[in-house]
Amino acid sequence: MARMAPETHDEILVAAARRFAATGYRGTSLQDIAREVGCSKAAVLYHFANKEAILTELMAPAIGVLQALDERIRAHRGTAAQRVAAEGFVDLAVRFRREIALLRGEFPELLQQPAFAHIQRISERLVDALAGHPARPSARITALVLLAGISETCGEFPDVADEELRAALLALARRALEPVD
Amino acid sequence: MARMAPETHDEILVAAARRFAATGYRGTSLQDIAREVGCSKAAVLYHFANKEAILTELMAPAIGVLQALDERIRAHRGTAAQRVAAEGFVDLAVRFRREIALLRGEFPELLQQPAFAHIQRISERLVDALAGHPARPSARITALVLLAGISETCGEFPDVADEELRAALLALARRALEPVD
DNA sequence: CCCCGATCTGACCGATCGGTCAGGGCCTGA
DNA sequence: TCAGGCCCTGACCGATCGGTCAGATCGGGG
Repeated sequence: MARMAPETHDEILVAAARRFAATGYRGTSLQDIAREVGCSKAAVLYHFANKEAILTELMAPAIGVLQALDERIRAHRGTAAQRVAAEGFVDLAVRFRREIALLRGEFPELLQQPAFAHIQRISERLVDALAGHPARPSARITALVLLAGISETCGEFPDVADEELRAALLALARRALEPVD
Repeated sequence: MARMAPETHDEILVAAARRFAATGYRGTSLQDIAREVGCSKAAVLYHFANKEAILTELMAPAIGVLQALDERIRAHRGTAAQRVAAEGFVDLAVRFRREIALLRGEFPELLQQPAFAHIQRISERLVDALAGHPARPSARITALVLLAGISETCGEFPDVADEELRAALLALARRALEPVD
């Protein structure tokens, strides 16, 4: 062990991130990634069990933070939960906007893969918290529009500073969300 | 001509709509559509030149209304344009939520196909109008989040009445959008 | 020196994709 | 009755997909 420079693993990750961001997960083939790295497709599959393993490793940090946010939300109720959810999700979206952009609208399909099954439940709780527990239909609609809109667009502003984007999104969320009673 | 019942064409359309809504455009094969209709894949391609032709025919009514909205927006300026854009887009999203849901996050790729090239420009003008012409970054961000959020989610409430959904979305838009000056 | 394990390659696999094609029923108008 | 056109089928095409496999290369430790 402890060989010199088998950094191919990481090169594959950054190449995959670029391709996924450009053409989506489904729209990127292992051949595309291999071409970008400059190795064979078989080499990619030597470092990763399969295509999905590349995505899960890319998304792991963001998913970890999402799970932590979920636990923090579940420790609160009502208005407090709503505030924690809004601030936490905006922060997550800004910090991981590159990773989120990789999924480019493939959320629905990707979430149905078993590896991401628990993400589905977490995002449902996020919507509940944002909408507030009484959950009038209009509140649920607002929460879902906000969540989907931020997820879909946060990657479209690569040249806006983190702090500016966070401020804009948070202000939008506060304006949009109806207070829980 | 004037034969009895060549309604296969329409059956293909409704079957395709169901499959696209369930698994997306890319995620639906011609074989899937044929299976749902109960005919051969070749029969599907007898009625439609290719897969894309099915999608364009499904989207034609919504695209027509979108173009009409675009012209109405371009006839106004500033606050008036913003109001026309918000009300017009919400109305369009509610009326055609089934059709919009078909695209399920495949907007970016599909819009790049030549058949939909002009839609790209129309949606850019929509964002401009919603953001207001001064176009501070935060206003653009708000407009984009709103547009993407409504597009992505309007199909998720098939059992909410048109009027209720329209009211909720319009109220959200009014709260979220920053007034032009 | 030689062997071993980590790394990587090219050839190959079965499945599926969108799309083509020749032909076969079957209805209709002449 | 029969020619012709509409509707449709099954077989087939080349391309591409994710993934497998036997073996080549090569550096380091016994």
